Amino acid sequence: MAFWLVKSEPSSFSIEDLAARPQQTEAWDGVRNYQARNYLRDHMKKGDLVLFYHSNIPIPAIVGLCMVTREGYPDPTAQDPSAAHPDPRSTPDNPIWYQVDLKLVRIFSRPAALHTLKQDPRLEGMLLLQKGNRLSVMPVSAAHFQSILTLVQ
DNA sequence: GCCAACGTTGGC
DNA sequence: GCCAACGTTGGC
Repeated sequence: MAFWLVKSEPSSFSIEDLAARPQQTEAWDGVRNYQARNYLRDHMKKGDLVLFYHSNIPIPAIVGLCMVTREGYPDPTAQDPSAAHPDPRSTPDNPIWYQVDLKLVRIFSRPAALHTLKQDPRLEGMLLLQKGNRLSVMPVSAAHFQSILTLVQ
């Protein structure tokens, strides 16, 4: 099993929004970065655990946990002109962008704030903490994942 | 709102 | 293939 982290701006989609979805499940669409796409398409497997991160707010934080319930499949919003990030190059025969389905596992009662993560020596080298990292989907090592779990409970 | 960091685009 | 210009991300 592998571990991941996804970022979302709560103003567009928060973990509370995920909790309110049918089956508490959401298609993780709209990703338009090739490296993140490759993770979604090729590497995220059913049952993998995914940390949910709120970005672009006063206290950015890891706020919950979800699980991959469907592996990579073409992102239909790429072909939707009214969607946030349409890409006319992507076609049903030759899709460029992919999504997975994420199901909520739980919302952390004690979220792990970014400034807390930065102070934890166990999390040294974590991708999320690297300067200038803008990936919205990224792998998390098992050790880092376990350390983060100790912070949120 | 600012701005550093980064990815993408497109002229050459 | 280089690289300047541009748009976006996201912490602060």
